[in-house]
Amino acid sequence: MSAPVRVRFAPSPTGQPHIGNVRTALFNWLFARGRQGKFIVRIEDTDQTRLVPDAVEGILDGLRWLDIDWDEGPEVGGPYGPYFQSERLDLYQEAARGLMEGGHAYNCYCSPERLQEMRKQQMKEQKTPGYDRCCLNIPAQKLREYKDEGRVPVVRFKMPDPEEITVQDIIRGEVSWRSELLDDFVILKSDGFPTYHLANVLDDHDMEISHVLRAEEWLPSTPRHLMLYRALGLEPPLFGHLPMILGPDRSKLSKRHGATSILEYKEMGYLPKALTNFMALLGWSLDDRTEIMDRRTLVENFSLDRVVKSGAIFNREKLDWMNGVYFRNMSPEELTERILAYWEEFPASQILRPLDRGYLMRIAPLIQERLKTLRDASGLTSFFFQSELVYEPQELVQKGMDLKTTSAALEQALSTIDSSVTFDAETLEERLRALGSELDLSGRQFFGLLRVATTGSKVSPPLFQTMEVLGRDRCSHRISKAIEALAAS
RNA sequence: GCCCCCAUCGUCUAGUCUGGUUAGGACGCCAGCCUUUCAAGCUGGAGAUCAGGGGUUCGAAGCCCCUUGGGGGCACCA
Repeated sequence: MSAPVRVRFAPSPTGQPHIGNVRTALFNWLFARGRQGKFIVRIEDTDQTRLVPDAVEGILDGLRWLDIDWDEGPEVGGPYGPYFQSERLDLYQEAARGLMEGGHAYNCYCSPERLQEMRKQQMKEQKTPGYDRCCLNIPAQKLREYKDEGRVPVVRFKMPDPEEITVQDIIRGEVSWRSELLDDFVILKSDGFPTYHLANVLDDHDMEISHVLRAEEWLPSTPRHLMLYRALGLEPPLFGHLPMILGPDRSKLSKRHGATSILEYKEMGYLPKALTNFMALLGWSLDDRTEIMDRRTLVENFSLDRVVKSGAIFNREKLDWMNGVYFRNMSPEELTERILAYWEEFPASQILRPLDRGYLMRIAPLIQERLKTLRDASGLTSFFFQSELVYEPQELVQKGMDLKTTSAALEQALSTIDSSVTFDAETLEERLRALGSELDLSGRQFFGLLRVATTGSKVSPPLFQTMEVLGRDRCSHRISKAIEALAAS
């Protein structure tokens, strides 16, 4: 009988979350959902100097967009709150006091300048930088001086005597460190706020977190956390260090790798389902072939023993492909709604407003298998919304044709279109094909010409369906204009 | 500099625990088919001496050792 699964995503509101952060959240979420566990969001806002306004909102919006819901945390609350560390300061201060009383921590009055100088010196001597325990035993006299000067101390954790510290990492197996290589790190800052180490350890315990699943960059701080748990007399949770998401140069993902905020992926036109499917595959796999998976499949099959150890480069081209797969698997209705919602949020200048759902409903199927991102939709459909096209005469004239034959073909097509009783793709194809062979033009020539005349471009959705959606009047008008453009050239 | 982690096609990965088919799949790339364009789809192809070197073994991508390479960490940041 094991304890219930309780995992958390603990972002720091110092900016917008990127793919790496969110992938960590996703793995935690998948793990919780697959094991009837709880997924908790905790905001680690202990650095007052780096707080970014609206960062919390951005983080939560990102999670919401991807349908990663949390059982406890901001907005929803929960029995282990508050879920903002800035609202739990007394807990940390009390714990720090307890550690000091138990001889596991001490006050340090060293100035930032001295510490910096010390590190500089250590680096120069090619030694591992670390606190020199200058304040471990401060003489009473000195202590009085510090207090008279009004100096405010930090609290440092006192590393115990040399020993081997070992963690059984769920993903990496056994990892050990020598404690003497770790220094007396700060647990409580002079502003009364805890550092990450203290707050994280205390909260994970208080919130009864069962598994700490975090990025590999935290692996080196795990021995410190283990030491803290022991000094505090607390049972540590299980740890699993997830592989990192790397930039194209294989280094840690950062601002300089370009578009990193998760909400930018929304703006770039990716579908949340496609993006989560893709992220799930960054460091995890179901088997040797399954790639397209819905939420349920992901939740039911996700397991930590299939998470790889090595970092993964984020590959946009494959995401584009996968996004396209999701478009193709959609119903035309859903596709229409998606495009509509996207244009609503990110208006495109080429698209006529107000948006007409019925019209778009007829257009959407024509671009469905051509779409990679929602952002592409406006470029692919703009000619449906423009009232007048601009023609390049040389684009109208097809290979093996000239101005005269082009004009003549357009005249003929115009009368065919105008005289056609019905105006649907099937009829149009039948009649225009007949006309094409009558004019002794290849499909490439004749339909290419009509395509440019009706859509203004050499590339478009299938011609006859496109014409049907455009309607007789518009097609007729556009072809006349094309004839005029030819005449004027 | 010190500590830790990692290492299979360009990229994401399967296979490693429990040595034994031409090392499998996907993206991308190339070619062909389909075709009114672009896509999509279908078929085929190129692409990994499993980082390198030593062992162990009848047999090593897999087990052991060494080396190299890459990454992460060493703050009153998380």
